[in-house]
Formats: sequence, structure tokens, C-alpha cells
Amino acid sequence: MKISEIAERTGLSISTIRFYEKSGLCPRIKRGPDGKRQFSSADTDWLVLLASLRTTGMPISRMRAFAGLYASADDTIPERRTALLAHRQSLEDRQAELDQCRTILDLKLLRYDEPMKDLT
Amino acid sequence: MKISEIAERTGLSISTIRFYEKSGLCPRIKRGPDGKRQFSSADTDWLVLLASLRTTGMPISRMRAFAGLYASADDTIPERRTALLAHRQSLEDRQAELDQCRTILDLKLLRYDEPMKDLT
DNA sequence: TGCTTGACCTAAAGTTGCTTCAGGCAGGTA
DNA sequence: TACCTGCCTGAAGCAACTTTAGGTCAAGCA
Repeated sequence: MKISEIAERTGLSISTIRFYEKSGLCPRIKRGPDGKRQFSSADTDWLVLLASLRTTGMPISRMRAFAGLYASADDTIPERRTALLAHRQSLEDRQAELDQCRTILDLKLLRYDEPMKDLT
Repeated sequence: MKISEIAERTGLSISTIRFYEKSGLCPRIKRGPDGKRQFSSADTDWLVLLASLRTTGMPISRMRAFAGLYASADDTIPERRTALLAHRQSLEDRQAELDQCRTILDLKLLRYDEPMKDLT
């Protein structure tokens, strides 16, 4: 598959995909004889996972470490699992934080809906 | 109040607060004769709101526009309300997106918890 | 009294995670 | 043939901060 298709499927932009490759997040994507990237379906799956990790706030540096685990032997599986679990937790924290902010916004909005008084 | 207290109360870092002021997000914070910032409780409230907006993804440029509305006359109240409502919606979208990512992570984690098979 | 420490100040440079731009090649089409 | 289109690269630009360098001033203390 070509890069534009992958962008479509993963929701990442073409330049983000190139940037991720250059950053060492997805090692050895094949190239055709014309120099163009050729994505396998495993590449796609991996990029979908990367996109989820990134969207949920994992920094590139940790993603790179995570990619390193995947690139090495199966004995890193427990580590991969631990990393994902830790990240899942931080995601939940983040979600709690957003809920809290939503409450603040809602309170603010309530004051607009009340018959005018003391609108800061 | 001094800047370190405000940082504590709002969860923003001291340099972020200075940065926000320089970016025109909180106009005219008073200064003491020594040149130090003096925060009123209104300033604190405003920064708490800014922090919520920022945490939930509002870009600085839009926050500046929003601050502009607050700085001007009361007839911008409907606009302020509209802006907050729109942002509330985008926050919900974001939350839905995070939920979706969490599902992806959970699926991935499930595969680690199953008796080993095909761990990509 | 002199000296250090700590909290504040500014301006400027650095960091992260992208996006945009400039310039280039290869293949298809009017 | 000229022109698109889609890909490529490297470099510059941008957002939102953080860090650094250098400076002021009051408080504490030997």
C-alpha cells in the first residue's frame, strides 16, 4: 500500500507518517525500486497503535522505547505489557482531568443561563 | 497574591503564567512598586478558567480572542457563551476520541492476557 | 557590615511534535 | 511537448511551553 492510503486508514497525515519513520518509531518500512514506501498490513496495524498511543499523550521518546521492545525478542513481552498498562493508567488520569475541566466549563456556562447576575 | 501562590492554585507553572500574560491572555495584571506581579482573586479565577480551556485543547489564539470578549463590553456576553458552548462540544468530541483509543489499547492488552498466541 | 540566599524579573534560546515549503523525479495525459 | 499528480528529501516554520542567563531587591545572618 502507498502512503496516502495509510494516511487515510490511520488518520495520521502523510507528513506525520514520514516524521514517525524518521523518528525511529516504525523501523524498516520497505521501499519499492522507485524509492517509494510500501506499507504492509502489519505496518498499518502498527501505525494505528502508534496513533492511539500518541493521541492519548504518549511522548515520542517513550513510543520509540516501546517500538524498541517490539523490535527485539519475545522476552520483552512482559515489558511491553507493563508499558501499555502504565500508559492505560495515565490515559485514565487524563480522562479524569478532562472530566474535571468539563465541570468547570459547565459551571461557567450555567452562570450564562441563569437570569443575569454577576457575570465575570 | 504573588505568582508562586497563583501557580500553586491554578496548576499552571510560573513561566506559563508569565507566558500567558505576555501572550495577551490576561490583560493588565497589576504590579507592585518593586515591579512584581500582584494577583487579585479575579485574576486567579480567570487563570483557572484559562487553565481549563487550555487543558481541554483550546489554542492560545482562540483563548486570546475569548479574553478579548471578556475585556470588552457586556454586549459580548452572547458571544462568550457561544464560544464556550462550541468549546464544550469539541471537548466532548475529544473525550469520545480518547475512549476509542482506550478501546484499542484494551484490545491490545487483552492479547497479552490471553494464553499466548500471535502476539504482534 | 558585608555576604549569601531566595523569590521575583526579563529576554532569549531550546524542546517537542508536527506542518509547510522548496526543489526534484517518475509516470500518465491533453 | 508541456503539464499534472503523487511521491520523495531536507530544511525552515510554528505552537506552546520550558530552560537558561543575567539582573534586582529584601531578608537573614556571621
